[in-house]
Amino acid sequence: MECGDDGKKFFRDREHEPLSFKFKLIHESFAAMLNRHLREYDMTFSQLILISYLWENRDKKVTQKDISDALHIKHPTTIGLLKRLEEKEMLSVVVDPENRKYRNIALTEKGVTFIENDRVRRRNTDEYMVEGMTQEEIKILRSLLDRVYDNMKLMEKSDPPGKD
Amino acid sequence: MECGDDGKKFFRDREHEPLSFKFKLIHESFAAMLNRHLREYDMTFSQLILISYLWENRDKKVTQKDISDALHIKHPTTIGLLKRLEEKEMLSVVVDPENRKYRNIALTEKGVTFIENDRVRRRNTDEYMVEGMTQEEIKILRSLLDRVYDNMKLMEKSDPPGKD
DNA sequence: TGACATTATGTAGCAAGCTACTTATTATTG
DNA sequence: CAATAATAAGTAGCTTGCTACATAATGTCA
Repeated sequence: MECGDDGKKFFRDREHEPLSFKFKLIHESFAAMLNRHLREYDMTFSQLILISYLWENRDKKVTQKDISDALHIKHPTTIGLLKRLEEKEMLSVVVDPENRKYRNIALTEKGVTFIENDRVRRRNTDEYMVEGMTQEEIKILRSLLDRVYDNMKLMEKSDPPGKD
Repeated sequence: MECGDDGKKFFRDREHEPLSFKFKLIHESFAAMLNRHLREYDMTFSQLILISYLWENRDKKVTQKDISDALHIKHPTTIGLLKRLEEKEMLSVVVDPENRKYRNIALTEKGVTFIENDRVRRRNTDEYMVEGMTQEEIKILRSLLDRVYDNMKLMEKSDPPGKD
């Protein structure tokens, strides 16, 4: 089973599987799993992240740019997410009267209710990733992931590799 | 800096950042970096993975379904990738004369040349993720990632969480 | 203060992922 | 062997990411 026992394998074994491919598989299967779960609420992984951010900052003014920065997505992506969430009445987008170049984004009642009901489930879902690991192992995983991400951020500022 | 010093943070700190969000950031920033690099060759991360698979199996017949299974993508996604790669003449898609319900996918000369030139660079690119880590740490990271992925695969077969 | 720069938001169009449905071909079986 | 089941591939249309370009509003400074 698994990539075919007919000899058509991608890599000889897991040792040779590129890390970038592993990360792709993990991210995409997690997102698929969560999206399958959220489907009955007509929501998605990315939409949940966005309204979670709004909930965390419900006592502050939040603009589109704040969202793009916090979620590490570009502004047209943000606009698309907001459009669909606004249609579903999970949030409201209003021009800031004090400075009309800003839009103030806030959760509606419906949005608050949804996120508050979902918070526990969300945490549990995340915990499925590290099922069977000790607290120590989880700590190590987190710290290694942070180091990988720091390396990625360094790359953004420097030249792409293989330029020699 | 970073998510704004104005108090509009997503999470208090990295300890509280959900693992699923960390994985999303890592995967997407890696893909963005590699895509930026591949742009001058008019290629993408996903396209590179596909032709790498073809190269690994260049001595065997490969169908669309083989690709979908190995890359863990659904067949409409495969069709889209193949269409764009065929337009660029990196590969050929031909009906299998022995069984016309199959398509045999093979690299063209151009595709082989590209992947062979890119293999070293690709490995280097992957290594940027673990820059500054010892061999031992990399081994631990790989093993933890495999365990996370195994947990994801288990989830596919069981019910979504939070159903109690 | 008027021209220009900066910043925030908006639009168009593409890639890559998905589901749901369709079509084509082969395999099975009564 | 004809009907049906199973499998492979194709199409339509959606979300979420992106870049490139456009517009709107505010800031700045000569």
